[in-house]
Amino acid sequence: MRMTPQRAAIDDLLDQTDDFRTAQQLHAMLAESGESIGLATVYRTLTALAEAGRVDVLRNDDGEALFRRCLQVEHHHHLVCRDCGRTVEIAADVVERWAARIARENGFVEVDHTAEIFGTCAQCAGARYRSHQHA
Amino acid sequence: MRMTPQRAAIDDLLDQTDDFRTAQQLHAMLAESGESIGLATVYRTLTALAEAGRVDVLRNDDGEALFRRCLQVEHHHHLVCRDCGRTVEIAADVVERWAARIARENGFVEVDHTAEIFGTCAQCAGARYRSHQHA
DNA sequence: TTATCTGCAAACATTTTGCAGCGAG
DNA sequence: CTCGCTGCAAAATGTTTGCAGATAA
Repeated sequence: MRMTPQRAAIDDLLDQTDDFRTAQQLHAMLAESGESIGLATVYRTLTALAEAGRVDVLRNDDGEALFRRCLQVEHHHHLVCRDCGRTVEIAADVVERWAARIARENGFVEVDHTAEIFGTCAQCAGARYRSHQHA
Repeated sequence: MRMTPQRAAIDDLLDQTDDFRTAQQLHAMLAESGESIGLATVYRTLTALAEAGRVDVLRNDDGEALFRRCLQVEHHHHLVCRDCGRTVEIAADVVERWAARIARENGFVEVDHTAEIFGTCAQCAGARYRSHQHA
């Protein structure tokens, strides 16, 4: 993959962004910081990075793709805040073993699995509680 | 929800179908069996059934929604064959406890989680193996 | 009767692609 | 110099919606 200003900008942005973001959000963030990069380029770059295993991809309930710099190289799962997007990476041997066992018991091979937890983080829950008190 | 011929046809089809299918696949299946039902109606009905908890919904890697009659009322997960769609419902206390613990440890509330296993079932794997032998 | 459902077509949102020109190596 | 990358706009896909007419209750 050739290094271009666009690719560098996307890379930098991903470095600065801790949470899962859609391609469109990342594109808008680039625009705000003065980098005028085509949406198609953002998609192409993210797709390439995902294939190279350099970013994590997951889907929200609406079926939109969410991207984020992959911190851990090994397989892992996520705990994501629905409100602010804050994300915690989780290593879960329990889940790995469970998936492997279930697959084996049912005669499935070439197995893969997804396991993500969505919730409201303490900070967002607190903010909501406080705003109710004021109302 | 009013009972209509369309709704009945979709209900019947779901009863006969064990595997996860996209709305478009279900619509095509209805067309093949002579039921000419609008695609929009299929979507509207599936969405309503999903909201009522009468069907399970999950997303494939492309972000498409997959629907299937919900056999177990309680929360559960799925083991899905990538090739033929064959699906096994799985009760997984291990995963429930894992999700609850991780959320608690990180101060998250109102948590929800997804956990699905995708693989190739024994039958499809066997078919592929046999076809390789012939080639 | 009447509120709900249906079908159609148009609208939408996200993502992909064709193509001409630009630029990193 | 060359091949890959970019931007734009158009297309493809999956899904939703507006509306006028049909219909279950």
